[in-house]
Amino acid sequence: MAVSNLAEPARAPERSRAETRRRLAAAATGLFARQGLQATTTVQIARAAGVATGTFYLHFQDKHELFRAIVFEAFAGLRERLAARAARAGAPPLAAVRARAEELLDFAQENRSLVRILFGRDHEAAELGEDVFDDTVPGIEAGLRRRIAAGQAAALHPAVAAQALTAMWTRVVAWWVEDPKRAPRAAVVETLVRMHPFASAPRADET
Amino acid sequence: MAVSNLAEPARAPERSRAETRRRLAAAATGLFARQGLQATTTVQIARAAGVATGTFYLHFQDKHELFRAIVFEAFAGLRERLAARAARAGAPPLAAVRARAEELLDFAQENRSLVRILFGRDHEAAELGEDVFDDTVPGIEAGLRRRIAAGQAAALHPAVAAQALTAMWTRVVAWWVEDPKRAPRAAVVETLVRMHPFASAPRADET
Amino acid sequence: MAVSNLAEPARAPERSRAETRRRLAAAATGLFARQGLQATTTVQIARAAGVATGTFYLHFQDKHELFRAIVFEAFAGLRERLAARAARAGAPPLAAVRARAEELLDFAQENRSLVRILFGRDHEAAELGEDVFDDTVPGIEAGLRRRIAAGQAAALHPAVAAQALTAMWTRVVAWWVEDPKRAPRAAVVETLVRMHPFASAPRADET
Amino acid sequence: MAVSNLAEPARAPERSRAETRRRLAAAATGLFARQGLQATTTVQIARAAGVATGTFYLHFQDKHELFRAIVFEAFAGLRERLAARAARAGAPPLAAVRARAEELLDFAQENRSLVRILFGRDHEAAELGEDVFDDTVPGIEAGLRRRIAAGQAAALHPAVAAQALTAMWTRVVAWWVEDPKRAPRAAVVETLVRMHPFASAPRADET
DNA sequence: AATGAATGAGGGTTCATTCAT
DNA sequence: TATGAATGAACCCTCATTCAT
Repeated sequence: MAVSNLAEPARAPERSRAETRRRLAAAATGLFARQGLQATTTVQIARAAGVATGTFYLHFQDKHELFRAIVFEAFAGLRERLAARAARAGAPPLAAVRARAEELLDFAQENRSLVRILFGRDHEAAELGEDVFDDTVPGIEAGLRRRIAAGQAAALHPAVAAQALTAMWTRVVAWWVEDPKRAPRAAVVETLVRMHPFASAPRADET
Repeated sequence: MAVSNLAEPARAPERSRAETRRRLAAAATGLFARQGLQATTTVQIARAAGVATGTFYLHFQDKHELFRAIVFEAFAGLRERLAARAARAGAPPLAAVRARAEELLDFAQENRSLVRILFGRDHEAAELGEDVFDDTVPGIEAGLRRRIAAGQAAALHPAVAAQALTAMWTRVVAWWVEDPKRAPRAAVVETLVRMHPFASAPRADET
Repeated sequence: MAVSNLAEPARAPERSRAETRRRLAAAATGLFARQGLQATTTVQIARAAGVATGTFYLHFQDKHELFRAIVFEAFAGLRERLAARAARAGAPPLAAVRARAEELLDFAQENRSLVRILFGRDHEAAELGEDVFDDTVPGIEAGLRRRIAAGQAAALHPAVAAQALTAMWTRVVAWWVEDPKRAPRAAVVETLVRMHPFASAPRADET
Repeated sequence: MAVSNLAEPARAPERSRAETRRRLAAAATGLFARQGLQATTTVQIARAAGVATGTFYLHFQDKHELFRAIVFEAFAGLRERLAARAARAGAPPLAAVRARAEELLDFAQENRSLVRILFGRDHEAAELGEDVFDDTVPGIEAGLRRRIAAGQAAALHPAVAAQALTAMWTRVVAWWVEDPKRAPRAAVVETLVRMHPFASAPRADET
C-alpha cells in the first residue's frame, strides 16, 4: 500500500542493507521525476543517496532495473488504491468513475514525483503502466459492450475508446499536478467524469 | 505543404546546400522515428544522409536543432492541413470535428515516421512536441470556452478539457498508425468524434 | 603428500581456522583452473568456500598469495612424488626417466585442476609457476651436464636442453590431461622417454 | 613480409589514418610484450601512441582485436620466413630443421617484443599460434610416420611428439632471446637440432 | 574469527563536436 | 562547402579491499 515501500521485511543484520536500498530508491525517484530516466546517471543517484558509486550496483543491476522497480511498485499501489476507493463508492457506474478520479488526484498530490515518472511523456514507464488501468479499461470495454448492445454508446470502438480514456486521464493528471493552480481540483474531477463515455449519450441533433 | 520539405525553392548556386540539408532532415526523420532522439547519433544521421560527419554541423547547430526543425515543420504542415479541411467541411461543429479527424488520419498514414516522433511515447522527443502543440491547445480551449458559454458542454473546465482532448487524439493516432489493423479507420474516426465534448450531452439519468 | 593439504594437523582450538583455510584453497584451485587467476574474484572464492567475503582476508593477504600458496604446495608435492618414484626405479637412467614420466601422468590424472594451473597456457598464472619450476631446472641441468661430460648427449647445451625438456614435458602433460583420449597413456610415456636426450644417440647418417 | 605492417595501401586522404593505426599497433606491441595483454589498458596504448583515448576505438574494436591483429600478422610473417629459409636449405631433413632454427633465431633477435608476445606464457596468443608450426608439425608428423613405417623412430606418438616439439622450440627461443648471453647462439641451434626426432635414432643399449 | 555492506579507484567504451585539409 | 580523423569528457560497471558489528 505504501508506495515507497521497495523493501523487504529485513532482519536485524539486514536493516542497513534495506535502508540503503530505500535511500537509493528515494533519491532516484526524485531524479527520475526531474530529469527523466535517460538523463539520470547512476553516479547522481548514488551521490543523492549519500553512498558510493559502487554501492548502487550492490542493490540494483542497473538504473533501468531500479526504474522498473519504482514504477512497478508505484503502479501496484495506485491500482490498489483505485480499486479500493471504487469499491467503497458502490454500484452506479458514474459513482465509481468519480471515485477513481478523486483517488487518482489524491495519489497525484501525495506523489508528485511518481506521477511525473508514471505519466510523463518520455519514459519507458508507459510500457509498465499499460496494464494499470487494466482494471479500468476492460471494465470500460465491458461496459461499452453492454451499452452498445443496449443501443447506447454505439459507434464507440472499445479498444480505441480505451486508448483515448487512459490518455485523457493520465495526461490531465500529469498536467494538473504540475501546477494545481491551473484548475480547481473539483473542476478536474468533474471534467474527467463528464468526458467519460459512461457519462454521455449521443446527441440526436448532430451529424 | 509537403511536410518533409524543410527547404525553400533554392536558387541555382544554393541547390546543393539546400539539397544536403533536406537529405539530412529526411535521414534524421527516419532514425528519430525508429530509435528516438537520444539513441540517434549525429554520425548515424550523416551516414544515412550520405554525407561526411562534419557536414552535419554546417547545416544544424546540433542534433536537437535538427529535431526541432523537423517537429516545427511537421506541425506547421499538419495545422495547415487540419485548418483547410475543417474549413471545407463547413459550419456544423461536429462536421468540422469529423473533418479534422479524417485529415489527422490521412496525415498519419502518409507520415508514419513523423507521427511516431510527434506523438510517440517513449521519445524524449515528446517534450519538444509538447511545446509546439501548446500553440494548438489554446485554440481548442477557446472553442470549448465559447461552447461552454453557450451552455453546451457545460461543467467542462476549458483548460482541462483541452488537455484531455489533445491527449486523446494524439494517443489514439499514435496507437493506431503503429498497426492500423488494430481498428477499422472509420471506427477510429467515429470514436474520436463521439468522444468529443461537442458530440455529447450530459445524461440525466446518472449521478 | 596429499597435494590439496595446505594445512597442518591442527590442534583442536585451531581446527576451525585451518579448515576454513583449506576450504578457501580448495575452492580457489577449482576456480583458478577453470577461469584463470585474473578472472577469478575474491568474492567468488569466498562464496565457493562458503564463507563471507571478509573472511578471505583473514587467511590470505590477497588473491596472489593464495595462488602462490597453491602453486608452491603443489610443486612440493609433485617433486617429492617424482623423486620417490625415480628412486624406486633404480639405476639405469632411462628407467628413472620413465618412472618420472609415469609419476607425472599419475599426478596429472589425480590433480587435473592443479595441472591446468601449473602448466596451463593462457593463465597469467604460469608466471608464478615458472618461478617455482626454476628450482627444478638446475637439477635437470646438472644431470645433463654430467651426461655430456661423460660423452653422452654430446653437443647439447645443458641450459638450453633443460629449458627444452621442461617445456616439452609440461606442455605434453597439460595437453594430454585436457583430454586423455588424445593419445594412449602409454604412448605419451613412451614419447616423452624416447625424446629425452638420454634416450638417443646422434645419427651418423645425417647432416 | 614486414612484420609490423598492419596497414593497407593507403590513398592520400587515408595516409593519416593508416599512420595512426600503425602507431597504435607499435605502441601496443611494446606494452603487450612488457606487461601482457591483460595488464595493458587501452588508455596506456593510446597514450603511448600519442593519441586520445577515443582514437583507439576508431581503429580497433577493443584491445583483444588489436592483440589478435598483431599476433596474426606476426605469425604470418614468421611462417613465411621459416618456409622460405627451409626451402633454400634443400632436401636433407636435418638441413631444413637447422635452417628453420636459424631463421627462428634471426626472427627472434629482430623482434624481441613479438617473441615475448607470441611465445610468452600467459597470453592468448598461443591459440592463434597453434598453427604456425603447422608447416613444421605436420611435416614432422609425416616424417615420423615415414620413420615409423621404416621401423625407425618407432614408439613416438605423432601428436604427442608434435606438442613436445613446438613447446621445446618456442620455449627455448623465448628463454634465449630474453637474454642471449644465456647461451651461444650456435649452441641453441645445435641443441634444437639434436633434440629433434629426425636427428636421433633409438639407442639399442637402453631400456 | 567471521560477517557482509560499503567503498572508490580505475577500466572499457561512446559520441557530440572540432578542425586541418 | 565538404571531409573525416581526432578529441576527450563523461558514462557504466567491476572488484580488491576495508571495517563496524
